[in-house]
Amino acid sequence: MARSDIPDIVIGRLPIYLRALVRLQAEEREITSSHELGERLGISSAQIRKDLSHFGEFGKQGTGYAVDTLASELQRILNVDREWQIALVGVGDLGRAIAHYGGFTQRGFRITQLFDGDPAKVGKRVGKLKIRDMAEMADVLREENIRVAMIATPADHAQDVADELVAAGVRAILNYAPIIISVRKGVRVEYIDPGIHLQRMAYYLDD
Amino acid sequence: MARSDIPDIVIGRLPIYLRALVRLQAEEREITSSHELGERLGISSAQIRKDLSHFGEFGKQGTGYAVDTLASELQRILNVDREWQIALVGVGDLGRAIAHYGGFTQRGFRITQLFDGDPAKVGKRVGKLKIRDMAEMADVLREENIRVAMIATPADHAQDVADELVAAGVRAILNYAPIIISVRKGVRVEYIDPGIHLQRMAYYLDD
DNA sequence: TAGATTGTTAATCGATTAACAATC
DNA sequence: TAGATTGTTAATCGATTAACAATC
Repeated sequence: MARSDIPDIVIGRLPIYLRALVRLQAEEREITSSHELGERLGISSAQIRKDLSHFGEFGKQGTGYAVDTLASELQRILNVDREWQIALVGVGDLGRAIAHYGGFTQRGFRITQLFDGDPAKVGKRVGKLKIRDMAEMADVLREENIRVAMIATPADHAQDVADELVAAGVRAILNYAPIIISVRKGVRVEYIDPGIHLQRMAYYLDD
Repeated sequence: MARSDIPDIVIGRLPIYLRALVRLQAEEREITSSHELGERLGISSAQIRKDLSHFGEFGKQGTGYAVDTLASELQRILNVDREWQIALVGVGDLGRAIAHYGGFTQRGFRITQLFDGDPAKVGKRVGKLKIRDMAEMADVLREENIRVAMIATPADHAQDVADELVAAGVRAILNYAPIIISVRKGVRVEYIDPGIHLQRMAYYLDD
């Protein structure tokens, strides 16, 4: 099935499956089944089999799936069987915490560039990385061929930053600023806004 | 329409609408329309009208919606026309950044308790809050009647922490640990895992 | 072999959208 | 009034699930 024919919602579940498989690897499990995965994830086994069937046949009747094999296949499908460089824009409290987070590398990503517009921060280090000036950003992104970025600036700068990133060749943006940004077709944006999640849950609280 | 009849997916969009309305307020706009909101959010105007119709009639034909009124109504519907106390468990880099983040109060929440299992951290301050020992957690949560918590511990502690939280009366958990946790019916869990978002986008990258 | 589980089809279920009368 | 936009219905669209033959 052609890449473009596969629904976004299916793609969206693949990393969830992959995360569960990596967990199973950590538990030294060699075989699993759509039933077990579904149980752990709160998803029906039929859905898992259907989702995977978009990409090929990875299981064995009567047995299930080899954990290592399926994990590798999903990494390949998701393009995370390599390491993508990430530029992080906005190095406040949140940006610093993201920069310190070590969990990205095992998932196919590494933050290699930090940018901030505040002259007071430029030149400072966070871990092994030096914070660079926004003015250098476009050139650096192009030189390093960076395709992925994170925005952790205040909301009112996010759109401008996004425009610069896209102009410099970035194709995927993870936006921590609490605002929808618009980008041209072909550029993906995903959002992280804890306030949205809290408000969703508050609806169901009553006292 | 009864609360329980309204699809989760509709509830999930209300905070997005609210965020856009608050933004419009900041721009000092008094009136908006389902078309304008849809335009900004990348959602059809019909969907916005349909979603709102689950809760009442908030607009005026030929005119649209009063921004302030609709924002207030959504805050009321979502139960965020008050301030929920939040307990944050796990005060590493990420936990500290979350604790410093000032954006929760304007959205109906305030972090009022910090817990960590590491004796070296207990007693230290983050802003105005003192980190307390996990051993005190259950008592404190019950005394303060806390219903909302965030987990920012490593993945392998998240399930145990969640169990303790739920036993102490917590009904909504925002989990930053990259693992699905299971809780009894009636308790809501939402997840924040940047790795999942990055991997979703990587699928569409090609070089 | 008997039991288990896949991959896939067809049916069901639910969400989105188009269209329009009502009306400001 | 004329133009615009809501709230709602019915149609469309798409996603999920149940069921089962194939087969390990």
